[in-house]
Amino acid sequence: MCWQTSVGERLVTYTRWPTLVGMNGSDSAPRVPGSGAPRRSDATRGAILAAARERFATDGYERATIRAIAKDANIDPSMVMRYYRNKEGLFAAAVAIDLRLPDVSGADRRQDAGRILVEHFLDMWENNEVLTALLRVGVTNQAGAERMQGILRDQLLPVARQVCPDPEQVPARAALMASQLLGLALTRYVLRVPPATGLERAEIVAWLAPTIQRYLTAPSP
Amino acid sequence: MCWQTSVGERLVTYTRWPTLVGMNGSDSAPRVPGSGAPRRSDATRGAILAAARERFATDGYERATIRAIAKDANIDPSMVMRYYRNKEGLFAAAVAIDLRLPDVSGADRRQDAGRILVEHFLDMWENNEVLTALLRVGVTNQAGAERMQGILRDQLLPVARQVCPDPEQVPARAALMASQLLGLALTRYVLRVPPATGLERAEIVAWLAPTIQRYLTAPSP
DNA sequence: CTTGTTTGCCAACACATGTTGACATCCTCC
DNA sequence: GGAGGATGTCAACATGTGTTGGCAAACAAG
Repeated sequence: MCWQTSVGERLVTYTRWPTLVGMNGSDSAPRVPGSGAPRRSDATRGAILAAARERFATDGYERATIRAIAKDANIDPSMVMRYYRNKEGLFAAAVAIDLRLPDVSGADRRQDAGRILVEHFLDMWENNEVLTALLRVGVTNQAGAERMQGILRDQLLPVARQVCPDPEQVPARAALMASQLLGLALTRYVLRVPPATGLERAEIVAWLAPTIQRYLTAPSP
Repeated sequence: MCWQTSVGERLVTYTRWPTLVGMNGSDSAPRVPGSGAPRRSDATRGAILAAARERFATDGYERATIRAIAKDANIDPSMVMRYYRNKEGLFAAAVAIDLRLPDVSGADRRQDAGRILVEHFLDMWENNEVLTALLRVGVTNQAGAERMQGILRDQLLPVARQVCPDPEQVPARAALMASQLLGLALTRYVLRVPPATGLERAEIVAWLAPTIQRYLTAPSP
């Protein structure tokens, strides 16, 4: 797709946002072969995404201004627009989440699903600021909320399906599990309520694992 | 306290925000005697607070603009400033929360604390948009987060103290309870995740009551 | 080197925000 | 009726926002 702009007398034809075509949510991590040649601006793009993630995580959507993100990345705000079209595009590119949920369908792992999932969630939240960003944004931004719903639907629900006896109850049980896990993340990583931040990792696992296990596998009360 | 402003040649002395002195977080509900005479502007104040609560609840702190709130209340934006000084003051006045947590210290009620508290929380959240407002704001606003921490500390912690055996474990157990209850509110009333909104009230009580009961009274795992 | 494209910076626009001050009007009390 | 404070409206200010277009330098290909 091309744009034409008249500049003075001349008529300049150029691809306006040439790199938007190959835009993917990936970091500066090595891209899969075939997804486009490496670009000279990849470092800048990566810096923008990293800064965006951090700002979205700490400030939420509205207060994470493009100017502040650009400043963190040591570039001009207009670069953000060139590479990600607008703020929404930047957010979409910045928060691409794969929970990498473990498989718990094996008979032996099924009875340990609660513990496995809680431990996995703690690992995820403590090493991935994108999750905090998404939660912060999801609370105040419609697009963020929808993305969050999508993640629960596409990633959490299948896990519940693996261990839940009655297929009809899968959505309800996944929702219960989400409520407890997100509630912990909310109090511990977002609101930073003192007693929640003070909990030891082992404590959390010991308390929450039976809850998740029960939500997933216990007969409905 | 008085302010003086020179207007042209004259020198006008007047109380600038006379009504801020008697400002309290209360609604248009009848004030306690002695806290000041009823003011002619009480209706306006109430309309402002009501509109502010609704906007804060649906939009969060940043996107709930004073202009929008004023429009909802059918008054001029400057009135908001006169009565509540600034946006922070308005927020502080708008979200004054008393969870009215029931007493669960009786021996008979202690073993039912989980169910009682879950039911009470559902009542609260479904009839009080202030809670949604506070949660939304607490996630993106430092002042909101601190207020939320204060509520948990001053209102939720004492309840845990009533039923928890070991005083030393009270903060941890209160934090666990908060994580589950706030997590439910988050998924159901803020993010509005479909499976969470679809849960029946009785279902929620049946699933969550044992969790809360365990967090409060079970021996530590 | 020359030509066209990519990358980056600069200045600006249009708009929305919180906030302020001046002025008119209403009500109350003397 | 008149004085003074309370209430409300209007217009504006300063600032910050997302966003755009133009232009210069770095680069790649012929």
